[in-house]
Amino acid sequence: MEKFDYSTLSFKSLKTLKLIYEQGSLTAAAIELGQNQPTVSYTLEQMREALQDPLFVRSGRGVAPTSRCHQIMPEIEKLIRGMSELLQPENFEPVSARLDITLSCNQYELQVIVPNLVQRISRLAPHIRMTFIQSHVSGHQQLQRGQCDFLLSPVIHDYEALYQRALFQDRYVCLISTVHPLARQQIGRDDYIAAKHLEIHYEGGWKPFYLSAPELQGTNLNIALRLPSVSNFLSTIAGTELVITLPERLAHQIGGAMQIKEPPFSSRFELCLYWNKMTHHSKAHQWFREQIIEVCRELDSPEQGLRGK
Amino acid sequence: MEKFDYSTLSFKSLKTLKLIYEQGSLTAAAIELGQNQPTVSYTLEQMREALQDPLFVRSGRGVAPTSRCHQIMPEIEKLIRGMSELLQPENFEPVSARLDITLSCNQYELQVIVPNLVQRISRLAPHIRMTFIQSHVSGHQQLQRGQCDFLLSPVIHDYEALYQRALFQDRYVCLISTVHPLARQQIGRDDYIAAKHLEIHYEGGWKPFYLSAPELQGTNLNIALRLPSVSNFLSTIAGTELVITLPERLAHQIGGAMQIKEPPFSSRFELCLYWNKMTHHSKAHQWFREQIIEVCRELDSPEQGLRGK
DNA sequence: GTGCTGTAATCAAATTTTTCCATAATAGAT
DNA sequence: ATCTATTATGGAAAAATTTGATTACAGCAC
Repeated sequence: MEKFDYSTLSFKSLKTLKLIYEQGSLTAAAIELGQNQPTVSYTLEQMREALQDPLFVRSGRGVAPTSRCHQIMPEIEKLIRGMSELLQPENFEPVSARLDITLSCNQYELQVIVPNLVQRISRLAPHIRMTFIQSHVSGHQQLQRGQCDFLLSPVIHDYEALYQRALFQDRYVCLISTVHPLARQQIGRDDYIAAKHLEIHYEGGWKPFYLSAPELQGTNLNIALRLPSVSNFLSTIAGTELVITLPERLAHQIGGAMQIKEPPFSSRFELCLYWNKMTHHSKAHQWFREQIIEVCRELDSPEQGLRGK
Repeated sequence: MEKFDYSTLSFKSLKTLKLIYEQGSLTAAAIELGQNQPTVSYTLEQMREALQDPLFVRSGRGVAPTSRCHQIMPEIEKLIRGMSELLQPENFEPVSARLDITLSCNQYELQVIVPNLVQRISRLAPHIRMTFIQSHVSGHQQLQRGQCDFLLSPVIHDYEALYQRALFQDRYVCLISTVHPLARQQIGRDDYIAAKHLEIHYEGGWKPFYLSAPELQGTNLNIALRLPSVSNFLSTIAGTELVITLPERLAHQIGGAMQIKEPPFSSRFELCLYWNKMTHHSKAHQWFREQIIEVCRELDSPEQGLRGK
């Protein structure tokens, strides 16, 4: 006598059993199922073997459930309901959804995108817990390893395993003190090269895009100061004659009273949202992606955001 | 795009999914299942179709679950557990079991068996609720229709659809007042026929067995009084000269001070327990049948019963 | 980059399971 | 006792699962 394994049983068997129970007849159950009677008989035979009980016995015109059958029928119905629910398309309600989402990005995105994003999410989906980690230079790795759900980055990650969506463009500008000699004139290439610069040097040795602008090739900038991040740099360099080259949106946010000037080169770049296969089909993540996109759209037309209030 | 029906899915699919999840690899899952890798791949493909999600994506050496997969895995585990429990052999613990059992019988059994049975069951299985109904003459019908779980009856029900078990034998005796003229002598056939009788007439026109004793054929008993039941008959007939013919065990129980005399015929009969296919395999009912048998055994040797206390 | 390695996906063939049709057995009902 | 409605059984047909061989793919080492 071989030991019975639940694996061989299917939900169809359970459904059949339930129908026999409800109809009190194999024939009726067969019609209901669109099968013919021997098929139902065969299925019942399997279940009898599995459960070691006749389950139904002939009685009048039809069959009557045994004591065991009565006993297990609630459990069977529970299993059937469970399976139907499993097949329900994932439903996601922002207001009630509880889940964790991890985003990887760097200083720029933390400064430019994240504040608005956090505002928006905690308003629309208060039970989503967000975690932000630093990308440094390995954002794509983090994403591929599942260490984060999303990556916000201007770097082009052209792995085909990754999905991406452009969010907005930005470009580098120069930020100088209003009392700087260059403050009243256009900055030419020679002015720029001659000036003293503040350079933000990132972990992992990443170099800002503007350094690869064709106009600057073959030159050596006069770096007077290096800082590891833009945070709090204003007070650090107040009154100095340093030139800081940084993305325009960042300049607007943290430039304070300093003057924004056109640099002697053009270096546009695009900020992208990246995600991977693991979250691609998830309704929750789909919604979250839309929120990021919407937040970025509002950056370009801020008044739009208030309408939704 | 056809709508998906849970019926096509089996528990094996769920088990496979769970194993892939645990192992992070189709190959490993296949080995665990004793199948080969394309089989697992095929099963996964089915589930992907059903759940409309990749469930697992290639990642490093193996696969990583998607967000949806993480989400549904607890539910899948619940379903697997539910199914395993369903296949567990029915377990029955008298002390904790809650169930209803209906027994059909008549006055005789209510008087002779039921008191001890109720005592025993409420001691061993306090949560079994017993219901007693009257058999009248249709006990076998009640049983076949599932109106009761057990029938206690001396009548031979030789339907092959019914199971039966002999419990004990009994025979008819005469009960007379101690001051009756016959009280000091053996009752002969002529004495019996000449005497005035109390007859219990049952519903449905059922006639007691002793009336079909060969010794009484062709005779007419002198019936002086008919009662519909033996209950309380003692006070009714106190001091009269009536002869009452009734089963010995009943006579002992309700005869009070009256005298038990050998009748001028022999009429043994057997009391049986009957049940049907519906309850035959049920552990609870099996146990209950044993209790009935035990109670009846103790009727013949009452001191045995006390030892168990 | 290029090849190497371990893994998942795909394909056609073999196998097993399920379904079907016809028919026998069975239990109530007339 | 016969009739009728129903379940069980047996063999053939259909469908599904499983297999082995192969291809495609992603990560890793060089």
